[in-house]
Amino acid sequence: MKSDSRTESDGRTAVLKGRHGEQATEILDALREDIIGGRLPAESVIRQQLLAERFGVSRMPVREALYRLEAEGFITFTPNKGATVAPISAADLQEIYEMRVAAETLALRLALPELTNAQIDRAEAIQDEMERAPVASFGHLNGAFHTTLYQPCARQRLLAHVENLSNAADRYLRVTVGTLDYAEVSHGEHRALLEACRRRDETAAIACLTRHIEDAGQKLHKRLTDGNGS
Amino acid sequence: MKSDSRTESDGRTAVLKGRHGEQATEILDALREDIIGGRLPAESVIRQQLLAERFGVSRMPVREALYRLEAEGFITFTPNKGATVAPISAADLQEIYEMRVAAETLALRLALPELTNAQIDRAEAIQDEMERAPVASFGHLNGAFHTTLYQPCARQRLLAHVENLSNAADRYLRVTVGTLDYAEVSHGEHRALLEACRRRDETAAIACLTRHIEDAGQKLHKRLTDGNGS
DNA sequence: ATTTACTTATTTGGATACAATATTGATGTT
DNA sequence: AACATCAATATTGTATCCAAATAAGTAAAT
Repeated sequence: MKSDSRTESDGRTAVLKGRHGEQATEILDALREDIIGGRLPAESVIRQQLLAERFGVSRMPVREALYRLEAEGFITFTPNKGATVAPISAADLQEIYEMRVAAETLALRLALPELTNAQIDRAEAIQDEMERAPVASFGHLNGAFHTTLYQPCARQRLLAHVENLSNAADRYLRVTVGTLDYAEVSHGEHRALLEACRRRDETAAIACLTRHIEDAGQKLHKRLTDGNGS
Repeated sequence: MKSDSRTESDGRTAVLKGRHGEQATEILDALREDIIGGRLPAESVIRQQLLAERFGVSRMPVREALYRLEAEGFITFTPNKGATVAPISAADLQEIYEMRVAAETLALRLALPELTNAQIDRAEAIQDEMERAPVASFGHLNGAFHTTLYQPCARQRLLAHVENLSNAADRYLRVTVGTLDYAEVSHGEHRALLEACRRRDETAAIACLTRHIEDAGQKLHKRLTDGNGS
């Protein structure tokens, strides 16, 4: 292999050398994952030089990634002081879930008439896997489940918005340690949602989804305010 | 004033020299206005060097502005080819207005319990001005009217999202020439909305707002598909 | 010893320089 | 004349360099 794509030394110091025009995107994804995964904690300051060294590039693509991260709401820039990871709060969590209800019920409502049985089957397959798979992969599979149901609405903006909210929410998922019992309840709600979709029962499906999202939001909210009072 | 802020030569070649850390923001705002105002038409390609010269800066702050514009959905990057102004379409317009209904009814519902009479008065004052002022300033005043009603919800993410959708919609407002008759209808709907807010009648207010937004969306949609079939 | 002014160092923001990719134009071949 | 190949050009993406601003550290004064 000659000057190829990734990974060198210890695995943390990944020298990505994606050819011209991809570095920033990879850095963006990596940083987003770091923030969602909690490896970059809330409020922590971001040093461009450090990131540049970590990725084996100059500060320029790092800055490009940071600008985009800011637009996604994961970091905040303060002029001449640099970027810090966006804080988390119970109020922010609540807001995210309020917006999720609005956005995702809209997506589902628009998707439902276009939804095929094959697509519902695919969502159910994901649900099956989710109930077997380890809790660690819950976040990812959960996202895939919902996305499968929303895709048929064929609304680019809306789907991007839903995904962004999902990413924002995932930060809080990792904060709360015990995802276990939450997943238990979630499974039942997912099954009920699938059932309503099969019947093409818009009212029931949307009621289901609303309750599901609100439930998740309230559980997270309780977990967040119980653990440590901020 | 010494070595100050803006404008040189013919007015188009603004040499903005905001000190350290503000250029990108000003360029961002200027470009957004250019796109919304139609001076940068849909699909047109963006040349970084030209913009840099126009603003009297290097390509670097221009790129920063472009990254943010992309996140706002106004331009699209193609690797190694550059940025183009996002296309407009009837489908996109429809999507924007679907999302507006979802987001703005949520904002209004959350704002209503916190809304003071003073704030309603302020909104009404804006409405008064809107009915007197020239049509050119309709877009701006209309935005201010709605924002005044939504602000009390105190949700940063949601308000930013609403504003972003409003900006996206404004592109289509300028495309359609005759904003006149649309404004006529809008005035009545605004009055009705204010009335419902004064009574703190959530159901009525939300129904009002929904109808108002959907009306506007449908009017624009018709205008867009009538004028020239794309 | 604490506080304030000043100096030094770190870090961001921007300009310039360079490399990689894409586009265009010219040239030659069929 | 149409098409392919290759050189020249333009444009983006990245690196390096410089300036402005903030932060840290040091010395002087009370």
